[in-house]
Amino acid sequence: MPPSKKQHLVSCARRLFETEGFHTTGIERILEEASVAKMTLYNNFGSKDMLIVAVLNDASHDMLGRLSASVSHLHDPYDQILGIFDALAGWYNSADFCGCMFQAAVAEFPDPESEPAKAAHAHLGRLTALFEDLCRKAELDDSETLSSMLAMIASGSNCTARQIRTDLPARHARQIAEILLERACARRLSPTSV
Amino acid sequence: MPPSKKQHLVSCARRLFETEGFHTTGIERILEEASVAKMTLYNNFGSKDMLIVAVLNDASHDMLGRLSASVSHLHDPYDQILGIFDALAGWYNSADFCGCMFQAAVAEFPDPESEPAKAAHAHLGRLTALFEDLCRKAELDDSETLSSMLAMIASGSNCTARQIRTDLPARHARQIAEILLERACARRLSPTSV
DNA sequence: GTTAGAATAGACCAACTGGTCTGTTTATTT
DNA sequence: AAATAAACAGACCAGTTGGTCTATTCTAAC
Repeated sequence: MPPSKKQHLVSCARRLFETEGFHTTGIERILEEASVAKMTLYNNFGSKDMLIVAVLNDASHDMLGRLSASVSHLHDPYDQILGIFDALAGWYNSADFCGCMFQAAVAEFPDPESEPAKAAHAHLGRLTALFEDLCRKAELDDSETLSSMLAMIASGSNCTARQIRTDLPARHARQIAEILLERACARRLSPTSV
Repeated sequence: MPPSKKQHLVSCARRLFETEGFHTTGIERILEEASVAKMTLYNNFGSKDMLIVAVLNDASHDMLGRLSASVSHLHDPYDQILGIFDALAGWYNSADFCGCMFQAAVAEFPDPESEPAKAAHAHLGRLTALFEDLCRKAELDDSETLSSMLAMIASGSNCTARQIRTDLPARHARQIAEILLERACARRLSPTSV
């Protein structure tokens, strides 16, 4: 309780939403888990949907932080890009992995105008921006296209990992990323080829 | 009604599930859309979950059929693989595209033991098998790894397309596939290189 | 010690959920 | 024309949903 009821509520809700989905997790269930009164939820967030938004933002901040932290010790941005995929592999191997929340959110909130859908969309944007930043630092050309591709591969990896529950997708994704980077590098060194 | 009430129910339910999600679409809503009595549903499918399974199987059959049909006129299996991604692009451009159902299903049914989750999983298997078949026909080596990669890229493409609503992900996916195939080809022709 | 703000429990709400049961009507078959 | 089976409308069920309201208690700040 010291770190504010609000944050506690968010992290409890997050765990439940992750493992059981947004629609199937009732509010009552969250309150019970967090040992918090219903009015605390509604005073702080206003509605279940806005709680979900808070959870998504929290998870996004968390995930992007974790990802960049996990590659911060590498000096070469080229390696950092590949390191992201290693971090994904580590994530899939963790016992409590149960798929990417943001993909679940877009699936459960088909209306793109809904707040949760927007929050999930924003996360995708930030992930792509992270890749783009690294691509630029690596001085790879067409970093915009490249970063979209990398983000797409990461999504595919997440999506596949949810189904097969191995780190194999991340390893495959890394291999593909490696090939793409290799080519982007070659193109930069000798722009006449290809 | 001629093509059996059962099938009509499935296709109505499918449209609703696609656009509004599984949990949020109530049974009553489906019945209304299909102009069918509730008992018809329960006599034919037994439960909402089994209706969902039927819908997923129907959609899977449909999609795989459509994909292979769209590339059947191409003689080179190499081109057929790439053609799959063109078909995806076409799909994203269609007005009623609203994301891949199977991804939505795994997201909405987190329990992998649930019937809908299993049905969605089966679809992924069939899609991978389709790629593997084409890889083998193209006489590319390590067709198993390659086909998993292609399936993963396709998933990432679907996933991204749901969010950005353009055919760009499919075009990017195609480019990546092209690179992967190129390399698999080169490796086959001169196994010493790389 | 008083006061203000947050958090509490729990009653309450209308709407809706998936699902069952009944009794009747509509087709199809013989 | 009779019999069989499928589809029908609609009442009904208990359980759950997200959300509101009230009245009480806790916990700081001053």
